[in-house]
Parts: sequence; structure tokens; C-alpha cells
Amino acid sequence: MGTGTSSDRIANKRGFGSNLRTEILDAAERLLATTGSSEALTLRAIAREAGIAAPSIYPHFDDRDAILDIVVTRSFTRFREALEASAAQTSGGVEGLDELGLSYLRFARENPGQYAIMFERSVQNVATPPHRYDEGLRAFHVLLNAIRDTPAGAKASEADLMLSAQTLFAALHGITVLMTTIPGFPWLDERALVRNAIRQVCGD
Amino acid sequence: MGTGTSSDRIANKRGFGSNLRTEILDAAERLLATTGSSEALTLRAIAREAGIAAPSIYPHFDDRDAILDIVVTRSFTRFREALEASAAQTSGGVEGLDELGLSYLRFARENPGQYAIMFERSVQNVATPPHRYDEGLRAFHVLLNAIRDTPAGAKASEADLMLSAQTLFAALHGITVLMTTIPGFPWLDERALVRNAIRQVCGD
DNA sequence: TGTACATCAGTGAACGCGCGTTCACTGATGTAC
DNA sequence: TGTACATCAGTGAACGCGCGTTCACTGATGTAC
Repeated sequence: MGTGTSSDRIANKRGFGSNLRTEILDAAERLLATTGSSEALTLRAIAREAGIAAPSIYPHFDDRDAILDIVVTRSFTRFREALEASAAQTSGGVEGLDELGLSYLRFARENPGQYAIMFERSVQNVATPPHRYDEGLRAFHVLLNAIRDTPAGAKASEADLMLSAQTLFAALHGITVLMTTIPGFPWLDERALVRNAIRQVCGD
Repeated sequence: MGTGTSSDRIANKRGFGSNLRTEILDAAERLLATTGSSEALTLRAIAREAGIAAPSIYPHFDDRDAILDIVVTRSFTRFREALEASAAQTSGGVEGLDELGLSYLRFARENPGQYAIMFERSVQNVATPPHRYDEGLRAFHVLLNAIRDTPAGAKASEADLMLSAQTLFAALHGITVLMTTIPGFPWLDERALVRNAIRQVCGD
């Protein structure tokens, strides 16, 4: 083990073949976490990481795309959970929203591969089978509800809340990706940027 | 011509060999424009588009990366020019800033391939040789100066201007990429989003 | 309890593909005598 | 004016690579009689 050449692997017992399915998905997520890149997620690399031969993936998944789709959905779930956990821990208000924004950035920083693939592959995922993108929408609603939990947000109309939430979403995503793709830019402190984006959304 | 198989091409006259250099870069930009994707920019695809054999590229460029770096720089230049043109056409103020923001989105929509590659490859470009990223910084300063040209901006400190400009940059980038990568999301009108992001930056 | 057999879990070898790059070349073009 | 020759612009064939996927297989495991 370790070198990538297998042939020493012991097959799962009868009836437990589907264990490998989970191991494959875990391997894919490990790969995403260690490389931080979604391009590293080739079918062969996943097989190597899982310690199996590449063709062994096919009894469990139709093709490479099927694996990636599931990884995306799982990543959105983790993302939503992270935001919900953050929202639950704070007492709401503008400070809670600040915390939530920083949690958003933290998730992206700690899971760069997952964050990247989530938004790279959203085009297909939204178009194809229904409900594939639900987790993403739910994550967005955590943001929206946190704005509503704010003095200014409580007075705002639903339409205005939507506008504020979408603007904040865009700002957080922009900060996230720009700070990583242009590290040489004279960026200000990320706390200051998040705070500024939020203060604008929710009054002063 | 047309099919990709060449062998009917007439070589440039003596002393005009470097014409091909330009043709190669033009071919790369055409490819970027028609496919809208930076992945399509393989060395072989560029050669096909230019109507030449793949090895013919090497007398003009060290390797594939060298071509892409130049394409990125050129794209940033186009981007800066588009923003400067927009800024020059308006009479400043918040309305001018609105126009500028919409010009930002328009450039990205009309040149999706260039916009994508600009930010995909910024990591390397900032790190390596100096001045490679200057055009990007200049584009950012168009944004910053347009904020300064605003009633609220005129009174703000340099530090606050920087904060506002970075926040607006992030918001515009976020709107741009999210609207294209998650087309299924219930996006509001892009004018409303830009206006909201700007009104927040520059008071009401 | 023993043995033949179906089935399950997974493998090795091979396929065709497009990629970036290297190499030895070809043919046209200008120059020297 | 004619001819040999260097040089310039560009090409065809081939390389090794990693990829996704297909195929016929192997060996262990449980079941039927």
C-alpha cells in the first residue's frame, strides 16, 4: 500500500461490495482536500487514492462525471452545515452576520478544492436532474435569514432582503476567489472587507 | 483551408517570419472568443486555428505557457481600456459609477473566455516577472478613481477609498462569475445588483 | 459432511484519444561571385 | 546574367504521457444437493 500499485487488496465480503462506493467518494474528497484543486480529480487518481484498480469504479458509478456530481452535492451540504453551525452559535444581529461572513471565508479557505468544484460544476448541476442544487439554495438562505435577523433587515421588504442577500453573496464569493487567485494584489484585511460589505448591506 | 489539414499554406516572405507570431496570438484570442473557455486554448488547437502545424509555434514562443501569459496580459489591457473608455464617456458621479459597473459586467459577458483566463492565471502572473500584472492594477484604479469622483468618495480618506474599491471589485467579480456559473439561481436584474452594490459603497 | 457450481468483487491488459514537445527534414528566397 | 549556396520559414512523423473506458478474466464466497 502507499505506492499506488495494488494487487494486495483484500476484496470486500459478499454483500458488502457497496462499501467500495463510499471508499471511492471518500478518496475523491481526500484528493480534493490534499490537492486543493478540482483538476486533480481524475478517475484514475481517485482509484489510486482508494487503492483499487481504475475499472473497479465502474460497478459503482456510471462514469467519472457521476462521481464528481456527487462530490459537488456533498460539498454543498458541508458548506450549508458550516454556515448553519455558525448562524446557530451567534446571537444574531450585525455581529452574528459578521461571524457568518467570516465563516463563509473560512470554509473556502479550509476546503479550497471543494469550494472550487462547487462553483465550477454548478452550471451542469442546476440544469440537470431536479434538486441537485437544493443544498446550494439552502446555504444561500442561511445568509438571507441572517440578514433578516438584523435590525435593518427586520424592517426590510422581502424584495430588499433578496437584493441584499444576493449582493452580499456576490461580495463574499468575490472576496474569496479574488484573494486566492490574485494573492499579489494589495488586499486589505479580510475582516475589514467582510465587515464593510456587511455594514453596507445592513446600514451602519 | 477550413478543415484543419494545412500543407497548402504559403510561407511568409523572408524577414516577415515574425508575422506568424501575431497570427498565433490572434488565433488564440479568436479561439478564446468563440469557445468562451480557457481550456480550449491548447497549443495544438491554436495551431489549427492559425492554419499551421503545431511545431511552427516554437520558433515564436518558448512553450504553451508563454502564449497564455501574453494572452492574459493582452486581455487585461483590453479590460482596462474598456473601463477607461466607459469612465471617459460619463460625467462622473454615482451615475457614472453605475455605468462603469455595468461596463465591467458587459466586458465579461462579451469576452467570457478572456475574462475567465485573466483570473484563472493571475496566480502565476503576479508571482513571476515584474509588471506582468500592471494592467490589472491599472484597471482596478479606474474603479477606485470613479469612486473618488463621487460626492461621498470626494470626502473619504484614501484608506476608505481603498476599502470601498476592493469591496466593489469583489462584488462586481462575484456578480459576474456567479451569474454565469449558476444560471439556474433566481438572480435579480443585474442592473439592480450593481446599483445596490454601488449605492452601498457611496452612500445613498 | 463433501463437492459442484453460480455469483460476487475486483483486476490486468489493452483501446483510442489529444496533448506538449523534439527532431530531422524540405522548399522557397535572397546573396555572393 | 547565371549559378552555387547559406539561410529562413515552416512541416511531417514520432516520442511518451495520462486520460476515460471496455473487455475478458480470476479468485474467493456462499449455496444447493
